[in-house]
Amino acid sequence: MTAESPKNERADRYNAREAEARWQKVWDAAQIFATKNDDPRPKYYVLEMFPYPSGRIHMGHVRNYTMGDVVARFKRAMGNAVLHPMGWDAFGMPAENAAMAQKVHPKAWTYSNIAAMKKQLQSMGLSLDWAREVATCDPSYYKHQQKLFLDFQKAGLVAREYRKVNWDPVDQTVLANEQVIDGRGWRSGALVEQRDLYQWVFKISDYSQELLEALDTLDRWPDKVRLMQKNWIGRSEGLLVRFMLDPATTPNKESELEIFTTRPDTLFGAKFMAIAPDHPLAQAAAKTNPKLAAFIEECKHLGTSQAAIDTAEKLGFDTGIRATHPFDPSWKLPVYVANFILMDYGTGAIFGCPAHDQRDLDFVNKYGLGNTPVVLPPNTDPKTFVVTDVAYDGDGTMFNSKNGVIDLNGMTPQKAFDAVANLLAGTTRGNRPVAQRQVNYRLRDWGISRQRYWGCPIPVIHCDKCGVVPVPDKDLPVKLPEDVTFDKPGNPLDRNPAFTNVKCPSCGGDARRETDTMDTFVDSSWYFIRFTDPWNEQSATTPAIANKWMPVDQYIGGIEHAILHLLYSRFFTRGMKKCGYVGIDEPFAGLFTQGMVVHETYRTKGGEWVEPSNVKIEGLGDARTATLLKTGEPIEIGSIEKMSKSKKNTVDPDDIIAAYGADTARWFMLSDSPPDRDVIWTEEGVQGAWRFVQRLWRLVGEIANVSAPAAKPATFGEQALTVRKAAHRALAAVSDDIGKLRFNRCVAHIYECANALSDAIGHIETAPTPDLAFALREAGDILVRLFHPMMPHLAEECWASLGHKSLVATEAWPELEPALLVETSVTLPVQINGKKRGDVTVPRDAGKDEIEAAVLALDAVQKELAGRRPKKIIIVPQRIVNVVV
RNA sequence: GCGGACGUGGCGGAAUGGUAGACGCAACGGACUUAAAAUCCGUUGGGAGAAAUCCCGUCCGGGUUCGAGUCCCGGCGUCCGCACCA
Repeated sequence: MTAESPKNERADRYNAREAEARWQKVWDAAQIFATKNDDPRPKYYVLEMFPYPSGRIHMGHVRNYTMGDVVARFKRAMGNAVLHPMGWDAFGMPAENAAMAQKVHPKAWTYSNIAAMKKQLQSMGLSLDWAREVATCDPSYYKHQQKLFLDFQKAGLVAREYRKVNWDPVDQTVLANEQVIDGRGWRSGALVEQRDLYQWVFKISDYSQELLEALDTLDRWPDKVRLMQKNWIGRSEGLLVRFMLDPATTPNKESELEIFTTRPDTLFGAKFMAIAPDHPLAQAAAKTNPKLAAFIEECKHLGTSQAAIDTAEKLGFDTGIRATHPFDPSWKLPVYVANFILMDYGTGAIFGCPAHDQRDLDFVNKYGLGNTPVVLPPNTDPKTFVVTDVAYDGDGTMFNSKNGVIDLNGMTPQKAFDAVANLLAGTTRGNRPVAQRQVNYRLRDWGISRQRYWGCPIPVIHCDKCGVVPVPDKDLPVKLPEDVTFDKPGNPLDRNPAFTNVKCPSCGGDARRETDTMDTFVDSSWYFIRFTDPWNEQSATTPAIANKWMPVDQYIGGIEHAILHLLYSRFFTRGMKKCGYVGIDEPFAGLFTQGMVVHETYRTKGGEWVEPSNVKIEGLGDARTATLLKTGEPIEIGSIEKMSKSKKNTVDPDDIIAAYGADTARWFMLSDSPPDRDVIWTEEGVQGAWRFVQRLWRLVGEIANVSAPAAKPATFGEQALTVRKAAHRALAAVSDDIGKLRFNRCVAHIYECANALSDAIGHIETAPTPDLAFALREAGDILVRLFHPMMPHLAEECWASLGHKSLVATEAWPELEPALLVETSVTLPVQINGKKRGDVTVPRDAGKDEIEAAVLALDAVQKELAGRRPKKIIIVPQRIVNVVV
């Protein structure tokens, strides 16, 4: 497991380190990856999710950017004007944490990280247009974001709400619902508390239905991501129903309780009502009922404890209030406060039908309220059907559902839903219908206020006289002050009078500047549009140019952004369209989510994690043992996990590039594992990739030594034809698979091609015949262009050694001779009753009669038939023959 | 709990319903070398056989089909997402 340095220096080997630096300089000098906005060729926009400048790139970046680079280089060779930019998602908490820990200013920290990481990315040989580089923390970027905020505000997409928010006590900031994972902050891991604060929000929920429907148009997105977004938006259709309350039992003047239900068909099975602990009716009832007040207080605590949520016992408290059933004035239902009812979904109140809802059933079983089934499962006897511990939520036929007001018996639940909805919608009480149909979404508005320094300032001013006043355009950007301190928790902007004390733009009086900054997900919700014209100082975009390049044709990044970043970006693009910045709704036409880079973990008997470079592995399979390199102390080999600093199972891209070169790292990243699955990083695998780099170099060297006729020979001999077929077969296969991002198969095809060429050269006794020489040179030219997207430096070196004066990076993709893929004869496997018993070789276009004759002539078939006639012969042309006897 | 994906050699993985295991890694045997590394040649799913060849084999049990790793039904297992959503 020691990273033995390959001997790059030997003269007979390809010196990756030297060659890679050299070609990177050549590319840079020739400016071949700079993209012009007036390029007339068909556009192709390929983008990888831009990195957070943490300081160093990791293997996940290497994998992500290698994939994007393969696509970019391939599309360039295919004749597209390719836009392939890179930038920095540069605002965020780590910069402030570093400021606190290391006494370095977030700006200095961020920019030095950017410089370091840029150098690392450049060492990978990525074909990026660095002239378009943006950093979201730069005023030249966030100036436009502030203008976008104000434009969104004018367009009604921004609101300021007094909101119950998720407060991260460690990071001292508000988190969006999406940023709370299992009750903990997504970054700090701290238990999240509930607090009430004024929050700026983007009204993403205005687009719930549109964001949901448009998912169907994203046919080049993974189904998985579309489904995750669909579930996140969480549409449900139901009925809002107003229940009358028994006046004698209500604590205040409330005469009604409005509930939301998706199952009005089960109203005859109702046994109770339940309201959220923070429902106004519950609050009112608690005023005169100390026990209820205590219960409500208890619910609040339960909500924040992770363990309590997991065990999730359904608890309730009878308020004493009674509600009247809408179908029967004499039917009274008890109203409970229940800990499993959420105030922010529906109306914060439900009716409970225990027979057909598991939660409700658990609840009545605890409080002895009983249940009445009203949906009869198919093929079930109504006399014997009972519900005890398991609620029935399937389809069936309505029963037990009839009185003088309505008769649902015999209907399907769907029909019953409509019957109930129609009846109650047509019944009025106090000039309003008793019920109305309603669609609910799980998706909440996007709270963007963050009490942090290192973010984009929200460009508004608070004036006692004029209220909230937008910063005038001429005063943009609202720049972050640089003289800030991080010696105390909380937002440094709050204690910066030079920043906060301003004059009201409206009345000129003393006013206070907003100190909240924007969630960094705002920064990344439009950077892909900014890349189209990052030079525009006046506006976030130049619409004609944005419309030329957008949408992104291929977006590549991690699955962890399946909901947050991608949903916000879809919303933001719609907002920008509404404000006239772009003409499209969907920012990403094609999406690919790549797998993680994982590695075995190692730890001492004492439980301490050990870095792979310190471990020596011996043996095979289950018998593998590991010891500490220095001391020989035994090490436990742990599970394979995502590379992470905490488990010390990381491999530094810099070390790999220094030892083997970028091409080896790139090739290994693309080999073996399908790109959407995890790839296991192994030292053996990297060495295998490095050996192949050397092998290609030797192979091309041998081909370069072949002197071939300038003109294409009129005919090719068998050997030459074999070589040509191998090259063109690989060409066809790689072209197809690269377009589908199946890089692991591309790698296999390139191996096959190289194997075939090595084989052909190995069989040459003295000098190749002219036709073979020509075929080898042709195949060499094809092979080099085929692996160029994956290993661009090696490809340049090989291309030059083959005598070409051009750069392979600017060469067109090889042209396929389809005739070479067509075989003149085919060998068909012959099965008898589905088992292979031989094969026949027939002309490619042989008719069924001809094939049948050849098959029947086979010894194996003759023997099996023993004179009988076959029952049936199935002939699939150019595929297989099956004889049924 | 709900939703989804997946299950193939020692390992990563190939395989429009049509010869299962392409390609790579690892391993083993050989050549070259004083030796090693590198390189090259060969073997490599299991079993029987001297060989030709045959039998078994894609998590388990059924089914559809001339033919199933692939499609359908029922299990088991792994992974991912969501989770008191009414």
